[in-house]
Amino acid sequence: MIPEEKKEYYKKLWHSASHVLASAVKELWPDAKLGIGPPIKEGFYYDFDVKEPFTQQDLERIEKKMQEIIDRKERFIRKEISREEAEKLFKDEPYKLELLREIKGPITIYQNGNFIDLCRGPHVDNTGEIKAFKLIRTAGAYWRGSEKNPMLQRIYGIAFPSKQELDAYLKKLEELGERNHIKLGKQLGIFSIHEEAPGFPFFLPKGAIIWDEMIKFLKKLHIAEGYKFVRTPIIMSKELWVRSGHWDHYRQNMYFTQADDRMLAVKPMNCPGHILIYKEKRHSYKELPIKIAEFGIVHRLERSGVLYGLIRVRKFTQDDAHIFCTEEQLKDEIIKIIKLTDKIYKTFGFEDYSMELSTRPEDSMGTDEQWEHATNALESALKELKIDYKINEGEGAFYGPKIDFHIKDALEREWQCATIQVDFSMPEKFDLYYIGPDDKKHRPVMIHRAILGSIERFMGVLIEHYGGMFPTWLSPVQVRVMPITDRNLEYAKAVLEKLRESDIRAELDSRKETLPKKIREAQLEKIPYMLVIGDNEQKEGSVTVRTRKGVIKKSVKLEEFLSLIKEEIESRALELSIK
RNA sequence: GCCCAUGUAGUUCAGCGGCAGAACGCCACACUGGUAAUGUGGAGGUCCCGGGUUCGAAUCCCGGCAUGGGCUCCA
Repeated sequence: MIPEEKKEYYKKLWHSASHVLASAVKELWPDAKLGIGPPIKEGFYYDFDVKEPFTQQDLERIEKKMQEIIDRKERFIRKEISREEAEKLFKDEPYKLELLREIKGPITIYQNGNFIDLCRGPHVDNTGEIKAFKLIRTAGAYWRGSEKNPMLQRIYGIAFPSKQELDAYLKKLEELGERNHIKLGKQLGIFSIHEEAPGFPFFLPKGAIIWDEMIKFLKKLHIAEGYKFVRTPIIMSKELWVRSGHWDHYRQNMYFTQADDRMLAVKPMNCPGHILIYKEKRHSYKELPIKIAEFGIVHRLERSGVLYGLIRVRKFTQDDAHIFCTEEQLKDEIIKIIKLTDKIYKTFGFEDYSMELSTRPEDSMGTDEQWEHATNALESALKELKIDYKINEGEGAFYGPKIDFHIKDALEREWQCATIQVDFSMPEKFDLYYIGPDDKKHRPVMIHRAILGSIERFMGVLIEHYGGMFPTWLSPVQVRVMPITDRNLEYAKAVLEKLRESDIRAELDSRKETLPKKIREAQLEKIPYMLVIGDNEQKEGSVTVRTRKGVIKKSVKLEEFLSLIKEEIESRALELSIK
């Protein structure tokens, strides 16, 4: 959205705008204590400790005051000062003093008008450079992100060097709202969320069709790669989770239940179940790698405040698999997973994704040596494929390091989906082994991997990515047949029958409504193809095709249309074949 | 979990102390129609739940639940 080469300037502009915001708030609420006010990916914010949260009216007042400061064209003046001076200067700003204590190098401040902030900079020359800005929203935010700290009031805003850019940005925001998966999901009858089941979305008939198509596609590719599909129970004994380490590290996110005086846990992950299957028999090195896959339903007790549509839920279905292999096979297996992921993402239309490598967190199990080994395997796979990646120190799972894939949707927002996690500790905890060529027991390595991550989340991302216009292979209704009058009904039914014989999801709109109305409704439902059937078509045994993009092709032979759409569905094409 | 906002017909929303409203959808009737809304009529409500203030509460106050925007965590 913001061009790469301009980013530096925008960062400066936004940072400056956040100072203007703070100046305005300080003028209006002299008692407000300042938190921090950085530029972010899009825009800026500033945190304030105030007695009352800001209201919408407050925002308008602040905007007016900011405009005054901008009109004054106040210069941003940088100064380097001593620690003593700084402590004196910020003696009434407890949060600034806290920051000050952590600064090692030289202390710099920026001043515009009477407002002074502890700041590394850089800034634009003067406040007048902010030609257009808007305060977007307020939110509560903990000081330094920790709920142990007091909650401050955050104001988010955006600024641009021209009014046009601001308008374009606001328009984009509006568009984004139109593509919101919750809104579209409801409009299109894909899923629903009920008060009675917070965090547990319902999939409606149309959503279920999309779901099944996704699964069918994934299954086919996985089977070709040697994965074996299983189904494991959702509830298993507590002891299993104690042994796996989830009890120690993940208990606060798990659901528990009880039966026969025994404590049971609802699985938050599928690995222990798959491990039990692995352990059912002895394995030879010749069998490895063993790939156990499952569309596994997991429940995680997420905190109520974080739930969001399909993106963040309490029950979700992972396209999960566990690969049991030797250390030597590790790198190749990781490479295969990366390639499979790439293929799947491209089919769904995600060309652009980034990868991140996460290393050992504080709350973790296993030895330093195991962690190093596992991390190296992931890193060398990435290097061999010449993939750029970012390192997230300390962000790994408690049982091992991981690679995460972040896909970008049509609106350039990033979502974490695939994950590949190497695990040396679980095989040890469960005493897994295989018999090597030396006729001795050896410890296998385990890879946890998911490609869509959560089917629910991925479907949410897909809805937004496509803006509700699913490619034909995923569309719940692929064709709607629309007779113009009752005279054409019989022929329309014959067309419908033909389509259905070819397993095309077709519907007949035989209502006594006008054609424009039928078309309008099919458009709103984003049905890829509409077949208009009138006297002309009936006479020549053809159909008139209208696509949801508004392209009209008259008198197409039914057979021709059939072969086009069949090929389109078969190849899982992203674009409609009639353009 | 915490801060803020929101919760009214199937849907989108207006009303904000004094008779429960609109549009779309739904049902009925008429219209047999050519590429984004044919016309007329009708039915449809626990105003999220519980308590309080008031002669009177959808509206004001308190508590709860849910959803959304954030904080934190993560798929």
